[in-house]
Amino acid sequence: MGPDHERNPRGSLDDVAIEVVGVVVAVTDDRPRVLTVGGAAPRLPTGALHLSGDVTLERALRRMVLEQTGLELGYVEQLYTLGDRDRGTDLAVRLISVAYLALVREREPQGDSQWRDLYEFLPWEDFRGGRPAPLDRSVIPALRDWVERSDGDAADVRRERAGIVFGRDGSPWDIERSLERYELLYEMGWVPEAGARQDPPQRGAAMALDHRRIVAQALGRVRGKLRYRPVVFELLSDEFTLTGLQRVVEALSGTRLHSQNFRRLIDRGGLVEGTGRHDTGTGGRPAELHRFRREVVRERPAPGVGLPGMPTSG
Amino acid sequence: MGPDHERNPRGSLDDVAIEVVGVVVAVTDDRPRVLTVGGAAPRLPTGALHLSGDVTLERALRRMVLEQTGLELGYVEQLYTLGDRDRGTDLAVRLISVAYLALVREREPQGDSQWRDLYEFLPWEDFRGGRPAPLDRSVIPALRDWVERSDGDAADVRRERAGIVFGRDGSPWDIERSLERYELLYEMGWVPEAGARQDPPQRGAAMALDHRRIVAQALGRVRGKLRYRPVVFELLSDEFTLTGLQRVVEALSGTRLHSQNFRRLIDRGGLVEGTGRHDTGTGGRPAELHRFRREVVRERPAPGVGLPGMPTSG
DNA sequence: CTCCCTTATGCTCACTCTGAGCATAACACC
DNA sequence: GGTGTTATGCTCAGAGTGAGCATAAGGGAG
Repeated sequence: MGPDHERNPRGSLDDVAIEVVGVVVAVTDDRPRVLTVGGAAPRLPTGALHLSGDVTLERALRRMVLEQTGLELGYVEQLYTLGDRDRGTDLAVRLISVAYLALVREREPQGDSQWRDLYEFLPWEDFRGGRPAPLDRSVIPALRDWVERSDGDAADVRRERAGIVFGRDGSPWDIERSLERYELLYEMGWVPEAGARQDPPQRGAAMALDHRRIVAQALGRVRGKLRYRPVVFELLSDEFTLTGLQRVVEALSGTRLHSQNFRRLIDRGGLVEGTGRHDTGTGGRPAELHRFRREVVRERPAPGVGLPGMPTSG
Repeated sequence: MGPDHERNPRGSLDDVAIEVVGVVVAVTDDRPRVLTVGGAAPRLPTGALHLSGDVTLERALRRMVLEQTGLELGYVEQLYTLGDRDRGTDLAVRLISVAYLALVREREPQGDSQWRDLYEFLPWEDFRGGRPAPLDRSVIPALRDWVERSDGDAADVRRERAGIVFGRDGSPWDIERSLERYELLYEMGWVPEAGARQDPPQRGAAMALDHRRIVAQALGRVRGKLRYRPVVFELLSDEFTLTGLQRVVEALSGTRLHSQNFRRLIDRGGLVEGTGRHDTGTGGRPAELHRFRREVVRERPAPGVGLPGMPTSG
């Protein structure tokens, strides 16, 4: 702080850049989507903070996403700030990236940006169709290998960590630990971003820089938030069926839910109210359309859509 | 907010400074403490990021706190990044502050730093002795006044917000909303930092810049974290009595807990194990000493110390 | 027009978790 | 030995949860 702020204490770096990064999430057709820019190694929408023009960091993010993709963001929350020394493309500049999570209803983006299925990048996180194949076929063997690459106490530490994070050795799979999982895979050198020699589809699509790490963190944050704040409704249109709501929660949590219990939770919790109108396009009995009851925010301390625990994996 | 030239003679900002800020929390004698620097308007330990020397932001924080206070930090997590344009003392420089939360066992700090009771700064957050006096005597009347300063729809919006955040009109008091409460008080112009003309003790001790806001956010974060991660143990010595543990949770949550239910929760949750030894300095029956069971992290998905809901206030 | 398939929705049951309170245990001090 | 104090054990009612059976209400096939 102060007029001469610390500069160049050791001689090499003397410049710093601030950027904002957005993980913009939507859910359509029961699939969680993340907004990406560019094709080969997709990146998250990213842009420099305008030191004079952007009054706040959050507004910088909104401006940047609007400029790059044409989307106006609704719900936005700060996620994390990355500032490791050796990030970024220009190593002569210390790059500080302030990452945000945004939830929107899907709309067609402009320019070079597109929606991509979030689980393309983190395929081991999606348990909706049972245990994801990449997990058992690729991740677990790699973990075992990684554990065995060390010995003695080090091996125990690794085994324990792998167990906690990936739900092995009696630990349950914790859907909120998506960041810890990605970071472990990164440290193992298993993901292409960490220099893995191979890049098979089981390892998920790579992203530019550390953007996949940011997506993993965003996923964990959303999953946690679902439990105690009514954030799903940011992703839905004003009227929706309970099954539609359930599908969105399932898409984000990466799990299947018991529909009867889910609906009990939702309406006993006073989260929604029926409109009396129905959606007949269900393929079966028509589903009543509901809307979010905003009043719930002032009635209950932590109104979430409740996720059950996950059965401990084998 | 006026045009740029009113704030900056050069017309545009072209410099930026990155600093790290630490909310270092400990609990002693049943009181939550926060580490502060300086006397009159205390501030949080703060220091510039060394662009070359600090490999990561977190390490920058540890170095800075060590340099300024002599304390080595244990548990550290990133809290929030502040970057509004008009923060800081030098308006010609855009100041970006990356704030961290750290939990430590209390030790005597060095230099100009000292521990201060956290509730000195946020007295309305402490319900352990019943509803805090400043809340009913000072905050609530100010809220009412603020609501009545507007009319029509605006008044309804204000009333609703005040109700949700401060637990009125049927809303329960949510201990985790400490940041929202502080921000509302700030917007109302009620806290000295926002230019309130008076500075009576009911408004809590002021801090430099927006540091009190950061403390409020840290408090909310700790309170939330208690529920689902075993963070309290970072604040306790290796062995402790269950009552001691309870006092720490109470200090942070600002509530009183039912001791029998608390201990049931703790040991049914497998969070601790008895050592067989006892503390005889209780003034009554000796209390068994316990230690944290680290294994719990791999047994349960979200091992916290569980807080009950708070009775809705009048 | 029925039957059948599909999805939505209602309801029950066993079990766990929680809030609250009563009761007992084990020490210090007198 | 009595008394005050804190620690700890236990019970009970009620709310919340996981699982599964049963019914309702459409569309489409025969």
